[in-house]
Amino acid sequence: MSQSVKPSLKERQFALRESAILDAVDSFLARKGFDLMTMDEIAQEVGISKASLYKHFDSKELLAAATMTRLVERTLQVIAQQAQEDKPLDNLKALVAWSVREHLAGRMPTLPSTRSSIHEFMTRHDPYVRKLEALTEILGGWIIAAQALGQINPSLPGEVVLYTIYARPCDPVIDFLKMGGAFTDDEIVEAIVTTCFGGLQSRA
Amino acid sequence: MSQSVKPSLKERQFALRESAILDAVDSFLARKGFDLMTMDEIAQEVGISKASLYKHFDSKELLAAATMTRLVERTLQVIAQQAQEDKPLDNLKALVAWSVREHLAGRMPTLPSTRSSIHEFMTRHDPYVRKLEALTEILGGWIIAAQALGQINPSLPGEVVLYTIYARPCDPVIDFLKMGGAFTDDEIVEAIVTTCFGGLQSRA
DNA sequence: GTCTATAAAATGATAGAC
DNA sequence: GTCTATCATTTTATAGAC
Repeated sequence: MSQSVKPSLKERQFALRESAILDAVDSFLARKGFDLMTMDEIAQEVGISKASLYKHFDSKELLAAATMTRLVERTLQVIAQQAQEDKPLDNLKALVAWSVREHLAGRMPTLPSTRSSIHEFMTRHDPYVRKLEALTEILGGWIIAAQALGQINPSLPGEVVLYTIYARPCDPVIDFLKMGGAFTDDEIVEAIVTTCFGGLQSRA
Repeated sequence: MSQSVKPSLKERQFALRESAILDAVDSFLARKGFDLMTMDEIAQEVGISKASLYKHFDSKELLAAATMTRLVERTLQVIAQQAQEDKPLDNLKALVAWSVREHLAGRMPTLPSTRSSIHEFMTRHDPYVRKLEALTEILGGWIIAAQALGQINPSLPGEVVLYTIYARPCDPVIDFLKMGGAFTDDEIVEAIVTTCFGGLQSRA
């Protein structure tokens, strides 16, 4: 840490380019997913050659892993900003709302579904796994607290609540509602949050 | 119709092989999705050559379309069997439960997400679109009836309810819960139905 | 580190014999 | 209609010059 007091111009250029690459991958992963995204189109989008891209990331898998790791970091930052003491349910709702908005803005790279060829790779990628564990610990605490307060259904297993929240940003319902064109982004966010936490049935 | 009174042995063999192909595609689409599924592995699984496979289906897209069309037909048959008069909410819940069980059994080919390269093709494939419209009409009727009875939240737009139900069989939560190994199939079905219709929050 | 050019592998689709 | 052999294309990844 202490040795990088003043990054050189070259280092800053390198970091800037790397950030631009990850931004592009965010967008491609959101639009096409890992398997349909190609290294050619990433290089083209960033405006560099494919060989240069491979100087930054040794493989397509590592590139996706870096992007997903940065997403978890971003999520941890957002959580640190907007979390409120003793309001676990509100915190969980705010997180879902934020992630749906990120999805609608095209910045939400697909969380690895179990079917994707990248999934197994991610489970072995230590930086990602560790950060995801940190996030899971925070959410787990909120879930337990919300259940203790009677806000979240206490009869639901914690994993069910956790996975249901993790799955929201890649919910195909978001895209279907967006495609139809009949709803604003705010209405879509509200629809997802309402159905996620309140369900389809009328509240008694 | 009336001319195929007695199908020949050859015709029955052909139909049987076609059914075996579609069964294999069901499984591959469920496990890997359209883009990762290859014509080679389908032919190998069925035990025929790839050229023979192309005699049955002219392209990978048409093969997937036939599989998805058969799924909608199967769904319509299940609905005809298990639907109860004047119980729209129960009918919707039973449909979700059935589709989750099909997913767990490996027989639920992925519904085309908007990101998949097959999605646009499906929207232009008439047999599929027509059958899906028939299914949508039935579900739409149940949703309206359930809202009129105060069972489904009347403030939710019909599309939101419909898409939320359509998205359930490809919910990644199913796979995550299955992978963890801590839940039986019945418990997973119950978890999805409960969170879908009841939401995460406690009922007042 | 960046580029052009190319290797190496996977895969959708077809030719042509039987 | 089924097979073997092959084509054509795409795409990940790298070699080698500068």
